[in-house]
Amino acid sequence: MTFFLALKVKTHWLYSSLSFSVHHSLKSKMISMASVAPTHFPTHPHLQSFENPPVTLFENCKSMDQLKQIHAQTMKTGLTAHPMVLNRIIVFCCTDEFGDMKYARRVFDTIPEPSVFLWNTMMKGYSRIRYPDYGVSMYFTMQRLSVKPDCYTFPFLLKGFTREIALECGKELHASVLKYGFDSNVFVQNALVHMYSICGLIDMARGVFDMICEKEVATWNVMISGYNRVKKYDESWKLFNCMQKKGVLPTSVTLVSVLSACSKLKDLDTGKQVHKCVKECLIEPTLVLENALVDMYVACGEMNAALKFFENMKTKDVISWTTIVKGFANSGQVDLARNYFDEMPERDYISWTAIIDGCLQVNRFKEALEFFRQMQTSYVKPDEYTMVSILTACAHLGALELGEWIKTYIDKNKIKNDTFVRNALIDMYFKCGNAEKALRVFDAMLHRDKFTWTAVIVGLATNGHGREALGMFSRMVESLVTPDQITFIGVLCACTHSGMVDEGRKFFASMITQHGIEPNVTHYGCMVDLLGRAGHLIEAFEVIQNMPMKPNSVVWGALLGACRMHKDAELAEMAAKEMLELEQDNGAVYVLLCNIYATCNKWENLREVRQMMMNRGIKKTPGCSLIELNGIVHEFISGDRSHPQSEKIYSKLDEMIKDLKFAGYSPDTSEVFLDIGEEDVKKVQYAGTVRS
DNA sequence: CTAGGGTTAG
Repeated sequence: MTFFLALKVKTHWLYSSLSFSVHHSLKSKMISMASVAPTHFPTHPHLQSFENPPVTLFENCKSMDQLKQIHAQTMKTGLTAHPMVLNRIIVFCCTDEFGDMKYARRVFDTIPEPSVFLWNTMMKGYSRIRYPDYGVSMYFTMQRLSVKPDCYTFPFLLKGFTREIALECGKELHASVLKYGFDSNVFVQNALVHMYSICGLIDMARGVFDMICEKEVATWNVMISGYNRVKKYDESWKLFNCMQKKGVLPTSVTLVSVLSACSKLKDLDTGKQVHKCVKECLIEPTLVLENALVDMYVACGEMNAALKFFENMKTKDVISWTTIVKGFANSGQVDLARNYFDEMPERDYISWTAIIDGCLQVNRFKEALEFFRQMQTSYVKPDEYTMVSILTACAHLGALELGEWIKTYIDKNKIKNDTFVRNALIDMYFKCGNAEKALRVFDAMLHRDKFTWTAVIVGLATNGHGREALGMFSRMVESLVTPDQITFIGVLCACTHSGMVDEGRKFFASMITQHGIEPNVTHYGCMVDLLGRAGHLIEAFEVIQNMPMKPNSVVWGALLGACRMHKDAELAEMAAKEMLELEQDNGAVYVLLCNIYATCNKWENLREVRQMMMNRGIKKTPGCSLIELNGIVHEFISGDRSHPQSEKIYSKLDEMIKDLKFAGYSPDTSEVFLDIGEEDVKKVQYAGTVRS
């Protein structure tokens, strides 16, 4: 009895930090539970004659309610004293899908000297509900009480580990394993490999793996998936080959991992080999394996092969369908994606996000929002991935109201507000022109990654806050976050927008010298833009001549724009010709060239270009503006009168133009439209129509 | 009376 008390005190002390309390009045609690139990549950005959513990009762137990009733009955009849009864109760609570670990714990704490079996079962339970720190506490308590773990202890304990807990106490537990001499038990070793691989210590995992003398398939599987987890797909592949050389027959689990690696590496050849393996009936094709095959074909861009396999699948689940939808979505074939999406027997949030992302891929942002609305009416809860996609759509549409609504939605529905979501929010606010709110989100962030800083730098730059953008860049470097190519686009853009030519030159040079980033064609384009706008046309042209790669149309376009701004028709003509060389049917180039000629009063040349356009059948894609009103995004396209309120809108526009003119405004008519006379220009500039 | 592995999305 003295020992019993000592144990309870110790246990209580150890667990007080984990919000557990030891229940000394357990018995009275159990009896009160029995008194409120529903009466329709009949007293089982086994309980009336209690020569044997009611094993079958426990085996047929389906819920915690039933378990509590059995527990209460055993107390009434005095059976609780039988060790089998408490064991069964704890096993149920720890292993059943609906098992209650708090209940298990209350019972466990009443047992004076729990067996290793019970300690193991408790740890298994904590792993099941993903409370690994409770499991670890159990383990340390067990140690303190000098209870020796057995070979089941570590697999159960480590199974529920997260990255954090593995980093925190993985090595200590590994030492324990060695201390108790389990370094030759393959189950324990597999668990260790798994534990090291989930926390990214892949070399430690490999070290343990190499020490295992008698590897089983599961050993190979856990190591291969470990390499997948840290994105070392070529290592996964190597290990798979090695395994085959040793004559170890893979299982479907192995193949799923290998296929996953093939998908990431876009290794169609290996993927096909795996498929052959399955076709030759060497391995049982599970649904998961079949899904992995479809995914491999999709990832390798083999939509036909993917479809052929998919159509022949006897059973398909939501993952099979989503994989196909995603395949079409990623390749820009949204309409096909949509066909399959519509045919799906059920759709989860991942399916919905896949079709929404498909719309984003091809800039069909309004359609993305439409899908989101449908998703909501079909009661599928979005997750943070969905939110990122929707915020991206809002950003491109300038839909600030909806964006704000999404933010509220995230808070209200407790959707994970992670770095991805916050980055998307920042981008949305900036693209909608609200720098203040973007910065408010930014300031509140504790963890900022490369994308956060880049979003802020680009956002500030494009909103006209060049100096602030550069300030952010300094802060980014100070925080030891490594900038990338995109970050420098933002930096150079900031210099351009604020006319900081010298700073721009300096930053451009520092890309290589200080940050080890090779400028790409876009960076050269930024430099041309920066120098050109500032009037350094010759220097801009020199940049183009000296750049190590072939200039693209954007680079020439930057020069062309600069020429127009500084009225250099000669250089402009050359730039435009270079541009047309690259993009025969880009209407915008012709328009730019026309604008130059118009600016320089070279009407003859302008007519020639117009003629060229007519001959080549070139049309400029109409410009499009957007406005959000009461959460609905309206598109304005010149010359389109399909909006139901078209009349009203036009009369309002006329009124506004009158007011503007009265106030002394004279429109800039240098942006000529090609198939209309100069007189019409002013009208057309305002004449958007609205389409909702 | 207890054990180990996997697929879909930024």
